Amino acid sequence: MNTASKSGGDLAPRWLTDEEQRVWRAYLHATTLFDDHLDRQLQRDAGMPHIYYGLLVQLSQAPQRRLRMTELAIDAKITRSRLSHAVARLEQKGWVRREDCDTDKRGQNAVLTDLGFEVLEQAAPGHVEAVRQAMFDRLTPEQVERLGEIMRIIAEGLQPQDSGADLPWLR
Amino acid sequence: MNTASKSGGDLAPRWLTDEEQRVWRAYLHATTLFDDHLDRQLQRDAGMPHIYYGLLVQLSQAPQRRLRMTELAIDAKITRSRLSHAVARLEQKGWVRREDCDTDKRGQNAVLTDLGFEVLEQAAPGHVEAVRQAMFDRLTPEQVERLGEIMRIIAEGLQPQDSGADLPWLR
DNA sequence: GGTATGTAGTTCAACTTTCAATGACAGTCG
DNA sequence: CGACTGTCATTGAAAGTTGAACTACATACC
Repeated sequence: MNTASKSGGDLAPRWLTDEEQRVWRAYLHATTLFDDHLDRQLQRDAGMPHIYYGLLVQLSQAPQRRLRMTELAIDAKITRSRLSHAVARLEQKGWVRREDCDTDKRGQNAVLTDLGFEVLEQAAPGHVEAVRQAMFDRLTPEQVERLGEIMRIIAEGLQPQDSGADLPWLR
Repeated sequence: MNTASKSGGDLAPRWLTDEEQRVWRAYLHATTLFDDHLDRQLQRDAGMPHIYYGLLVQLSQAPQRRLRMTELAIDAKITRSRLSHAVARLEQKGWVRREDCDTDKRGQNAVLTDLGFEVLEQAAPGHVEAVRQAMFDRLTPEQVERLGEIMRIIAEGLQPQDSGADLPWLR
């Protein structure tokens, strides 16, 4: 009768301490600015949002530069639906092509085109530079290491999440 | 003749090391999952996306629970345009109201309504709990401190950003 | 005052994301 | 085989975001 339920405890909520609040705001502040910054950088230099760039990267590193839609969705941490729309857009830009899957007639492979690869090659240096300038150039090696540890811990806790309908990371 | 220009160096790009790549992926992974998680949590429990919640919080903490549009945009790190749309939505939900500014006839104040405040009061515990579970419950006090330092550094570097047109943080 | 320039906020169109519904195929079990 | 159930991927509509264009007011300067 007194256990806190899944979300929204029944009794006094455990508010954040002042220190925690400061950290939380710094986190929100930094991640928001960073994400916007990268989105604008890529939109300007490569004509696509950050997420689309990430899709091309995943494809470029996959064997045959191709991936099943669901796999790509899982790797990129987005829903299948979102991926469908995104690939449609990338396809119409000529950067990705769809192919039927041999072994499963429901399946589709997203394939990086040569043009897509070129676009990626052109965009990559500027993007890496932006990431470097905003993050790695400003942190000590120790801080980078800590950041990695912390981010892995947070990601871990979020992985096997609740009962959503179309969450691709629910294998 | 050999200095790298603003973005996209002219010579060999400084690629990320393996370690840096791992950290970068962990960062992307964690922030993506976290953001999606909070968005879904708030959409489910309070019927609004994370950013809108943030707006209500800012308003609730302002004197008179009201803020000039531009100030709110700066605090929330979003463009004026996005804020206009957001406030329109919040207004139609009855959580925020617009008022003309006394001293500047161009100006508008966004005012948190009583209903808006109630909604916020109801949503806050669940939201804080979600943040706590995903972040603060999983990190040691030392890690929290490090995270704060790191995020402040990153945010700092992104603040006085380039020549955008409508970026509200260009005071 | 009158002109030029800057600022506050909104609007429009194009684009992206979400959520629920759908179609098509795969795997299981009687 | 035939019915069930699950999975793969897409679709359509509603919601949210973006960037540029726009209106209205403010400020500065002659």
